[in-house]
Amino acid sequence: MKSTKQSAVTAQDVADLAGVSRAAVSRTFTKNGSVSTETREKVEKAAAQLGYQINFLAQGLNRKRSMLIGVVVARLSDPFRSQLLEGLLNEIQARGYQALVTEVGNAEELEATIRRFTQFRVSGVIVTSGQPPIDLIKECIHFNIPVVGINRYAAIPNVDFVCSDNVTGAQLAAQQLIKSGCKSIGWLNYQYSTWGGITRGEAFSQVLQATEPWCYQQLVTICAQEDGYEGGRKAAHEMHKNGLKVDGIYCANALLACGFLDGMREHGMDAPNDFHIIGFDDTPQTAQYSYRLSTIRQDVIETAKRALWCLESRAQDASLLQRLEVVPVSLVLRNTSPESSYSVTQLKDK
Amino acid sequence: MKSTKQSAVTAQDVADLAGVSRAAVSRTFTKNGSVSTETREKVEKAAAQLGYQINFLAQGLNRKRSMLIGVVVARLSDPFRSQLLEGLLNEIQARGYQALVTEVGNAEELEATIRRFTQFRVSGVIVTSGQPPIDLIKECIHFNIPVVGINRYAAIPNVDFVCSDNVTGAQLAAQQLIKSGCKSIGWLNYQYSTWGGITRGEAFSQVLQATEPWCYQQLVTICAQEDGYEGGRKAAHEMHKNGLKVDGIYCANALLACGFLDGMREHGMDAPNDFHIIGFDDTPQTAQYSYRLSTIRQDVIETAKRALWCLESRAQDASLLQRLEVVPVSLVLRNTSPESSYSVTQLKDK
DNA sequence: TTTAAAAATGAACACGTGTTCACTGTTTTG
DNA sequence: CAAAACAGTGAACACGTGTTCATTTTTAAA
Repeated sequence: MKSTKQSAVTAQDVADLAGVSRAAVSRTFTKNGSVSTETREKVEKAAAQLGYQINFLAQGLNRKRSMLIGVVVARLSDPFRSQLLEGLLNEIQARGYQALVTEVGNAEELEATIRRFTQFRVSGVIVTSGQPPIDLIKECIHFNIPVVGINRYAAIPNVDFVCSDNVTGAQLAAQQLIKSGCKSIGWLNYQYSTWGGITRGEAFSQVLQATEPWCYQQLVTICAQEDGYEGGRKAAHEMHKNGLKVDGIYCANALLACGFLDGMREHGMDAPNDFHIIGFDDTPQTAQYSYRLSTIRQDVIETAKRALWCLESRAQDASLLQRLEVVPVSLVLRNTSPESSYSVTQLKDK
Repeated sequence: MKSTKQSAVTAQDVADLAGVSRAAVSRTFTKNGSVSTETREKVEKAAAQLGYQINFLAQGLNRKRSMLIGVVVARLSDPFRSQLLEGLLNEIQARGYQALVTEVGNAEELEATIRRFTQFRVSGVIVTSGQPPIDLIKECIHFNIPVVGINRYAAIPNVDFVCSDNVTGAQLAAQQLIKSGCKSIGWLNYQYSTWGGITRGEAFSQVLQATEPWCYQQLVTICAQEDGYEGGRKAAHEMHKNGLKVDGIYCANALLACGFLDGMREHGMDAPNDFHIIGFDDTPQTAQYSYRLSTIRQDVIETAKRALWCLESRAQDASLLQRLEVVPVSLVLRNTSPESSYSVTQLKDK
């Protein structure tokens, strides 16, 4: 393990020590060429002795593709977002890639970001926030870089999308609220919401219209001024000020739901006694005792798996038709919209 | 904007179009060489016309250093961790670097991770989780890669550390609990805690011993079986089962505090009426209405700034002595340990 | 045993950039 | 005005790898 050499140990050093050509070293570490077991062993021994490791920059320069995958994120303070990132990191690393993570605020930032991704010759791009700008995408497919968007959709050829099953989610939520006897139902979203939030609202509205027309007639759509916990809380305050009442409410995401619930509590009303509430995402926070929020659960692990599957399959064949992967969701019943009214009573007695 | 060329546009293409040598192009895009304004303009015009962008892999290969900074994270489901990552990403991007993020579970994973970082010739490594293995660090300083650890410390030469002021935090917390009239004080941490958690506990203990010996005498140290919300909750259950009582408690992090508070609530006890509680971190969740937890606030932005300052200064001069940056903390008073008992009463009357 | 096929090997090239070095033309200095 | 200092330029090299292409060695078939 002598490391007297000033610079890094290169494949040539390994070749010299093993008494073979540098090409043999290269072939040993790539599944490409064919090497005799004898030389392979010699090379591996020499490499271990010198502590040789491939220079990924040189490798990427040669192959015109690095072992990097670019990930665009935003608002990591939202627990669901960081949960999703965690899932993506795991999948990326499990396949031997490295994640190039960029947080992005507005559209032009996203453009500069994707441009940097191409400069690193990434093997794929995952966009979890913002709409991939079409001209940038063209640049990506020019470099043969697969792109996948999560929880959004746009009719961009050669770009795959994977998103949760918002329609089934809406069905489950509507069904549950109706079954619980809710009469005046509300839908809570925020201004300038994401594609996912808007889609969930549309699906919820359509489901109600199709199955419970009288509920659909008086469906209350609440639009918070901002996203997140504070948005939900202020929406509740606003609603209370206007004297508006609902007894069942479905929310575009978990933070909005928690905020709305707390906002109502500030006015002395709580679920499930005064109203029922169902959120989206199912972050760890929604399961905590102070909330015990019923939610539509998104499967971040499955989402991450499918995203990487899209990237890998498209890396094989870039001419594939656009795919839209719909990830199943499930309804998690907790305190804010319990299984049945019986269990509520039991809980209150206890 | 003709892009009929199959491969990427290279500096040679720009040089050909501008009628200059490729060296001139290179000099135009690096602050290194000297170029006449005339040729610079010609080059920039040609570059814009062709949509030229530097190949970072080739650049990194040549400079033996890429525009990447490796970041080691763990347990992003902890809001404080993702908050810290968010701060780091912002600082990294603001300086023109890109973040190579890796989530890591155990020690040998961390080793493989740092090894991959060196393979990409990163400009720096930020470790927010786990103890940097010494032999790997040697490899880093051999490549002249600066390393900085966050919220931990070890006597490793050439490695800087930046962590929050746990001593002042302990003083503020102790002072506040004493001032509020707490008699039997507790300290909550979890088994196999981080360096930060342990240090906070030691500091709290020492502060009590120095300033309030009678409180130190009966200081109750609670050790949860696991980290996070569930750890804190179960610790509260356990404490209740054992008939143990405290009226003031200081917690190693925010999730433990929230969990403990909820665990106590499950037994009908709540802050600030039955006990006072002060957490650590000050994540968004602790500010929410259902918790309104008083906490010692960590300044993630300042932490991130100093971490990158350490990296950049050590990149300039690798022989600098080891530095330990202590980031100021502050006490945020909320409901679970209010300003004064008067305000509590007011709040209860209201 | 002879011949054809297959496997293994090393030399050479390509990837795209930064930087040194020698050289030319221009400006400043004494 | 001569000499010296200086900004600008292009040719050439280095960075470390993957891969092609002849060439040699080994194996399989006849």
